Amino acid sequence: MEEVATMLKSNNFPEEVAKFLHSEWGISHLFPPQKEALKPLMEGQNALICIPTASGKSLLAYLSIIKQTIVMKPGTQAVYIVPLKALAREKYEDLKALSGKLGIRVSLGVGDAGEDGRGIHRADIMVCTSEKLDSMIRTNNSFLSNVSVVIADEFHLLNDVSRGPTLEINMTRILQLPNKPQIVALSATVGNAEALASWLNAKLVESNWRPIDLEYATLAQLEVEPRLVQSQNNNPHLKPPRTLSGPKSSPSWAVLKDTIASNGQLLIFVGTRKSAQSEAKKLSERLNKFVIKEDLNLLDEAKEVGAKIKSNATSSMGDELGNVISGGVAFHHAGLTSFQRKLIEEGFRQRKIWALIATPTLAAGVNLPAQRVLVRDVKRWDGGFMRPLPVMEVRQMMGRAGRPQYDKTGEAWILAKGNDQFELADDLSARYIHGDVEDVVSKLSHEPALRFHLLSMIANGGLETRKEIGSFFFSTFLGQSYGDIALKEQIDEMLNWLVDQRFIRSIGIDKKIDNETDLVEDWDDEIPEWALAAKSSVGVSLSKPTLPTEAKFGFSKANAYRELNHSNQTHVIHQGTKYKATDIGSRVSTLYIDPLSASILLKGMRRAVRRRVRGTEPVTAFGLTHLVTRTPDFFAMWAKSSDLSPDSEVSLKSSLHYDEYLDKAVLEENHLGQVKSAWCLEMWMEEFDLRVIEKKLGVSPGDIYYRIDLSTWLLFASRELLRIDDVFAGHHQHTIDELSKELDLLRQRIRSGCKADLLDLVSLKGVGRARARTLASMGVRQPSQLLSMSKNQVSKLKSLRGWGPKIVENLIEQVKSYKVNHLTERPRSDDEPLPGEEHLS
DNA sequence: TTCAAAGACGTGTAGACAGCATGTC
DNA sequence: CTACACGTCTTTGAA
Repeated sequence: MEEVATMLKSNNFPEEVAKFLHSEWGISHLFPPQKEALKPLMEGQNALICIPTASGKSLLAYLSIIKQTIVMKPGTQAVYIVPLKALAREKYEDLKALSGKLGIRVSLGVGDAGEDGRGIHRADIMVCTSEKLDSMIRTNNSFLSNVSVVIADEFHLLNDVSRGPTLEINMTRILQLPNKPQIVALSATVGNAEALASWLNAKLVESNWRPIDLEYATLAQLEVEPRLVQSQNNNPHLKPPRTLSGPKSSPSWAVLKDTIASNGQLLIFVGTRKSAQSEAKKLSERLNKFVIKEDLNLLDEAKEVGAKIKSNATSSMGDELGNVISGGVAFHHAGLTSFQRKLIEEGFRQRKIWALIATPTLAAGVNLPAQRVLVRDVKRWDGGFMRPLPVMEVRQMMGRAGRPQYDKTGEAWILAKGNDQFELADDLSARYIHGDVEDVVSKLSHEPALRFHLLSMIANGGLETRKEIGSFFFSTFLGQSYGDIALKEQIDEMLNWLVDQRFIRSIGIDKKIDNETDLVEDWDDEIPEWALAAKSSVGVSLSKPTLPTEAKFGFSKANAYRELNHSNQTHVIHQGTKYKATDIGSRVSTLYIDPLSASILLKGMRRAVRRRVRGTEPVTAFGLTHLVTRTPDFFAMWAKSSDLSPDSEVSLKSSLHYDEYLDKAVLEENHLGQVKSAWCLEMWMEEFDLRVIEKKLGVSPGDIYYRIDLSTWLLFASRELLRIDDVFAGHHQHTIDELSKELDLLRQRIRSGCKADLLDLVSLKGVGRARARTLASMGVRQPSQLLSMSKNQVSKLKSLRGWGPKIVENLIEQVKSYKVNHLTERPRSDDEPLPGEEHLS
């Protein structure tokens, strides 16, 4: 019997598991680090596992889940936490396949999940993003009561400024569960693994072992100098340096040519989107010429993919992508649509594309290995300065080299640029190849994180007194690293802010608690060093030290906001002070928005109501859209320096809507970025062509879709806040109802990208704004009118570009069955209120 | 004629979680 | 307090 089967049998696993692993995934033996980790895992111990990508972390997680939920404690549940929706889907599919014969259910918990997310808490295994888990706990705080094992994937992301704190709060909650589920944290190599492990009360398993060798080298003046080999055999030796042939002005072309010569694929990491696109273009042209000159047929399949993308393109970026792919090279960044991204990743995996030029997106999430990786840029513009990338991030990029199925060795090269290339190469090697990885540092003390989670813990987390709040935050990784005293001031300040905003209120003092804690309070008045370290985050953050905008956003911006409100009275806080969330506060917490966003939206909604009641100033779609772009949850577009001049289009647009703003940024720069974002959404729902928006604003389709997503979410929140707000007298209710309907309409229009008259049509499956507009131009305004089209019209429709007989017939069928299903549901006359009857929303 | 190389100038800078109820080109 | 790459335009020199 093979190794895995024996091992599983001795652990009382059902036989199907070993069979499945062998036949479906081809797994019959374990890698050394897997063996090492397996013992504590099977014993049910907590573990922090830091091993390289592709050395089988996921399998360890899957086996722990089966051991706990089937072998040890049948009927209990497992939670698998991941940072990205794409990863969640990947793990979900894996687990579904694996558990198929075991009779257990897997569910997917991500923000936009369909049916699979519906009954998530009834499933045996729940795969979810950190945020979705947090959100689900907020709406149901017994959510984890039956959980026996928790997997935390990409655990080093605890270090991330915007996403890390949520993971940290999740883990803190899990550590405090009475049922003490097993915790399995999977992480890349980090500097302070011991500290993290001890916080998790976990056994630490660390290893550098890789399933295939990885050869690290630097590239200077076209000379490849091997620096380190990570090998599974014990005597790794460095190859002698060699020099690539090719122009010195284009080292990436030299590398690509060399890679193709050895029949491999190349992954290049660059610092900006623009770089990715232009490098892809250059390489594509060169490769094309090379192929023609040498009379090779390397690009036949690439041309097919390119044609597919081009024929599908509704944007100029799509055109460009199609062009470069036809030359066997693609670029990859967040401006792509999900369709394009998928096609590229597929094309690269199937070896149709020879090189992929990517921004750091790719290093963190997608599992897309290549035979060779070239890190071209090791610096990045961040917070106003060019900074060297963290070691952890560059290691992640380099770790993408080598594909287990195809390559014997993976190669990861770092490019040295500039004058003293050989000297720089030595430095790069020392820092990124031989140097230590940074520590993971908690970012929970950052103001937005504290604000967000403090409200949540009071509203839905069961914390009441100041003392309970303090001890909860003391048990976080932040508190465990630095002690609770240092956090005291920040927590108190934030509690006062939340009280001022009426998200929470103080409901008296628990004298018993207050008396037992007295003098401990005044220990430390100076700002401790750790607080500065945690705040600055320079060089230690994995994916984002701090955003250019957000760099100052933390404390200073919220303070500025408070000053604007002139409401900075300080309430005296005792250890026994008790807090309770207001109705609005609870809703803010379950809406999952930043309390500061909620504050901005509430203020804006109140202004809108006053404007409507008085009838003096306008409340417009643009004004409402602009309001949501004002919130910190909306990632506003950035105004270019050319936009800042008073006669730029954006500036003109801004003054055109001067009297419509329900709230305005203090900084003109920020304001123009928000106007730009609102304008983008306006053009989208006015049915402007994607190409037009792209050109006018200088943005990519992916950026536009992301803003659409954000704004629909925040418009929904706006409506909810408007309806729950209680400052207005009852007789203004009809104004509120009217406004909330407008918000709904606006949200639907932005979601579908169309004017109001198409909203009925776009509700049909297979009909978006483009097809709906075609129908409308043929006189079809309602889905039902499809049935009364003349034969002539129907055949004309079938022949139109973007249509076809299949689509038309499907639509007609859809409307028919829709009619059957809805005929019985006539509006009830007995639901119409009598005159004077109290109006219920 | 084509291409590499280099210098000068103006310009711009990565990514992607969350509500709710169902399906874009 | 701190950079760098791109696009564009230009010149020079070699193949």
